[in-house]
Amino acid sequence: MDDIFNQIAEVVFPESLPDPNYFEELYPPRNLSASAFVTRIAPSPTGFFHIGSLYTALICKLFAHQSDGVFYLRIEDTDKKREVEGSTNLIINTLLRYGLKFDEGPDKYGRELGSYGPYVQSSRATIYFSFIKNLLQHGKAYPCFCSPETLDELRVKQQSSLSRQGYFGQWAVCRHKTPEEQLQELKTGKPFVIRFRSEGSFEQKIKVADLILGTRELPENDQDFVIMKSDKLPTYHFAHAIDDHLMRTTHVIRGDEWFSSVPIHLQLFKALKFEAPKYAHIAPIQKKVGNSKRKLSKRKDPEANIEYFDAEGYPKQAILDYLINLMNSDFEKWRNKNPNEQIELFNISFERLKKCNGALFDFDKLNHISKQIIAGMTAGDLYEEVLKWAKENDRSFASVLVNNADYAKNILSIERGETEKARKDLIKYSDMKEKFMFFFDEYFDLNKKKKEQILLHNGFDLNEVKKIINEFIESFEDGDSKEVWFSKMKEIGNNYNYAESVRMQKNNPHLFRGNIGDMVKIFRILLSGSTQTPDLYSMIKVMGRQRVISRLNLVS
RNA sequence: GGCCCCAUCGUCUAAUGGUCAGGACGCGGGCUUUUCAAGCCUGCAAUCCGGGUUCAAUUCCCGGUGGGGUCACCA
Repeated sequence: MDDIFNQIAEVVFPESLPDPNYFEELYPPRNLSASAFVTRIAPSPTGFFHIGSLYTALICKLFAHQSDGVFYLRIEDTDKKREVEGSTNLIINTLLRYGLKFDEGPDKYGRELGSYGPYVQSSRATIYFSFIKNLLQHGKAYPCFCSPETLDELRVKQQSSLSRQGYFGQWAVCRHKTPEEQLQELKTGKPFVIRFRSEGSFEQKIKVADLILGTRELPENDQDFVIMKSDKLPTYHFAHAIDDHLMRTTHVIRGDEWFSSVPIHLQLFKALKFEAPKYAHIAPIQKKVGNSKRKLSKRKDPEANIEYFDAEGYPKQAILDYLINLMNSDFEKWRNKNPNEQIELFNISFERLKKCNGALFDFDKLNHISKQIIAGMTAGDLYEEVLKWAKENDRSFASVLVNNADYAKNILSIERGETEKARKDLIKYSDMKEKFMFFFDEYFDLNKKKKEQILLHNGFDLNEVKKIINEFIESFEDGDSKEVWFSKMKEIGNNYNYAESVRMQKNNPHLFRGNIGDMVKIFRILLSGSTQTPDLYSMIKVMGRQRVISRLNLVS
């Protein structure tokens, strides 16, 4: 190797560094079958978990586990300006909460699982240095002393001359300095970055094979892109090449905003003498804004943040099901047949992913899925989930739920049983309070006046209402079956000219003032404050004699 | 602007060189029901535009349009 390059490398990295081969041996190829996928999710700790990251993570995990491979987590914390304290734990917690357990990666306690770590990029400096030093020694990279201001000026100049932008060819000032000049400048202690010396030509096309996009032609990279920033941290491009090679990733599955960087990455893999992984670029989930679409934005769209769905009380499974359905629309058929099956058993494929071209996030669809999932839960499980949600988002509701645990479970059991006709009025856990709060005396605050107002508003005569209620209380027995109870109601209805059934009323409209449904409204109103409630018989059962009578009695 | 990607109901999508272009969500109507939520039945609704190739194009090719991505010491 050239002595002058060696000197440059020594000035940049005076410390003694292991040879790149050391790492090759430290991280040997994985002992997996040839068809196994090694995938990773590699988020940046910016204090925010994007729904798109969850989508990508799910795809990665599914592919890995469907092939008996490995799915791991890597934290890409090379941008210290954007880093937010506590983000790594947020990422880990979110993945685990959504059942995306990773086989390798950092854990909450600062330890790591797996033997291809460290899995946090800021802890991998020695590794990056070793490879960069090697590149420097071979003249494949060089120090660049251009300041950000200089680069801005360059950009302006290129723009006004309608030239292609970037640090390449004749524009790459530092590239053309002699090694001796570079060494001299380095010794002055001036800030610098390390750039890759690109031998590519923009006129040359290269074929890029992508598992989702297919084989495409892209111009070769001719930019002398930065591989090490002035803070000595690697850029994404460089870290990607080193990490995914050394961690033996087989499939890099990531957002399609990376697609146009593939020539850079391929170039890097080649220069480093690494075998390139397979790539799969997926279209992001989008949102319609006016006439155009855009990626879900951290800034503008609350639903871009996974925490939004947790705060709203969406079941995790609903989010997962929704996302998988986006990957492969056959999922909904499969889910219908296998309502309780683990999603891992559903197969996804690149073939199907090819058809996804940036779906618009659809709340209606999510809500529908969510509703089905809640309808499929037992009252006990639902209670636990609602309670868990309330503890984190509505403390006072949580204490009401705790203080009335059995009552709350009974409420949730209404029209929910072995029959498939479960109530479907809850979309998310937070709906329970809104829909069923009237059951709880803590929230039910209809005074006599309000009740009377509602009754009058619905066209009832208050004196008659009192009589009907008295008749009901007299005849009502705790042990009444639904049939017995209902026939008693019909009997009372008869006394006041309410038809026993809609049909009866329709057949002789002039004989009746209304049907049993109209009369029953009285009870709905007094017990709940609303004319729209779950099944009345069940409500009465759940509320219990005491509460029913006291709510009815308020009027007399 | 350069380079790249994409294009089926409002949304997610299925399918094929010949189909009544299918399903799901949403929306409308009906039935059922003690209200509501459901459930069942049913309706409306799409192959971006223009050229080719072909007996036949939504499907293949070209052009246009539209949308998206990317061009940092961010990932």
